[in-house]
Amino acid sequence: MTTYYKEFQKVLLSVDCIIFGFDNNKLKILIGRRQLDPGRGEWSLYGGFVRSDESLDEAANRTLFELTGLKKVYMRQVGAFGSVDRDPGERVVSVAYYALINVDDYADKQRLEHGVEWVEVDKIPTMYSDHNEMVNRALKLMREKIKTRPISFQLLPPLFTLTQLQHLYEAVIGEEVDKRNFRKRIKEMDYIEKTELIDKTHSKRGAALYRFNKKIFDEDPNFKL
Amino acid sequence: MTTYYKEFQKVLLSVDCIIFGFDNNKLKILIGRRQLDPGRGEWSLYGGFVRSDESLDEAANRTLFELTGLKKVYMRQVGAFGSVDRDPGERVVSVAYYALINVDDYADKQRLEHGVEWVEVDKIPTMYSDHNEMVNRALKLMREKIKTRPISFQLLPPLFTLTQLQHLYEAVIGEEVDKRNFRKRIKEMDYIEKTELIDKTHSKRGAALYRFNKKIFDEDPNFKL
DNA sequence: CCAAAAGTGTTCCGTCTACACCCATGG
DNA sequence: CCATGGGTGTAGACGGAACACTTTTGG
Repeated sequence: MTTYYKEFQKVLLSVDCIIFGFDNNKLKILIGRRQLDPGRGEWSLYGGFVRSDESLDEAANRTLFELTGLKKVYMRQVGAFGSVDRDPGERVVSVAYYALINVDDYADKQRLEHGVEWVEVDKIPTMYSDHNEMVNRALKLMREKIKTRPISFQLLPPLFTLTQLQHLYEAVIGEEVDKRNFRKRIKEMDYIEKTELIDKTHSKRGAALYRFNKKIFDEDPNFKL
Repeated sequence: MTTYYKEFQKVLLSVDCIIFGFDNNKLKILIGRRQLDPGRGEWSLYGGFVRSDESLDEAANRTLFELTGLKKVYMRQVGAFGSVDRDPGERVVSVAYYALINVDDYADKQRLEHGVEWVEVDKIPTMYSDHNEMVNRALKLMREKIKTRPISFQLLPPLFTLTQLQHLYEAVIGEEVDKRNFRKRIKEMDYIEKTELIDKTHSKRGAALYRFNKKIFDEDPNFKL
């Protein structure tokens, strides 16, 4: 290998994942107890080191896959965190990513094997190093994004009711919204398709199930909640 | 030094600066010809390596200072760029930052010594590696931010006319706006203070000079253009 | 005296918000 | 039969967009 820059010092690079899920009408993230020193036992995001043969995005996707077994998940970079002393061991710069998953896709069995838990975003404990800051930044970005991009659907099953969608939206932005106004806006988005199917698990009357039609969305990608 | 993570490979870390300026009613950035291999001679952002004793933010500020001699400049992280092959030499991950400076603060003499030029954002040539992508991301972030945060003033002299402010805003968002509507909105922001001073350099009649009063803004930080 | 930029209000229209009642069904 | 969640429309308020003329003065 050519070494043009040999006089400069290298650093360890890691990725940390803020994995969002929507469960029980609450927005939650996956956190666990850190398994290695330094900081063993502290609450922590799930992360890993970047390998020399993968990009940052690939490292984040691989890390998420190792934890959840899921691929092709919606992930976005939050940013790089690089205080000199952010890791008590040695210099480690970390790039945070947030991911949106449907909690149904992540079996409890596998979750428990990795010792991670779903925790409501407004009940997050103090975590290792700068992980709380990472979560705050991720939340801020995601809350912005959900208003103008159709990412809600990443947190829901393929078929969902409008009530579910509304509760999700309320959980993310942290305030209640008017049901009629909400549904009026949904009705204008042709890519949120009503199906013939009825969900009867949450009410006696039953609620229509909807799906997000990406093809229709891509023809005219406008979204505004 | 303790070495908890010794089995993992380290990478070189750099920062690259997208330095915005407002000149001649155009939004521009500072770019130059890359001075070292690989890629010597290609158009490039100004950057540098992160030292072991400084955070990413510090590295970005130092890099900007080396180029411009300016401190306490408004800078924000754009994100980390880490394709495996983004640098043809060896693995280098770079964190991009954008900065907003007042072009008057950067003497042409110093600029020429560093061999960098102001180039309009819609006339940017193909640059080294992923630098065009960095600029695009920075532009997108900055265009969003300028609508809701009082950052325009970072690109202007301490005293400015409303016409200047409007032209700046138009240059950033890339479209013209109505003068009366614009000034109506400005009038509602008490922290954009009219001074007694008159600028006569751009018109015979003369235009009132305004200043941004940060103290007043901080009391009620609301901004909307 | 005129060219060139500064400065100033009103009307209209579309969008957002507030708000209350009937429906279907399982238990 | 009633409790529970699903589903629907309208009116009024508000904010954003369109729009044209007068003022000042250096050259």
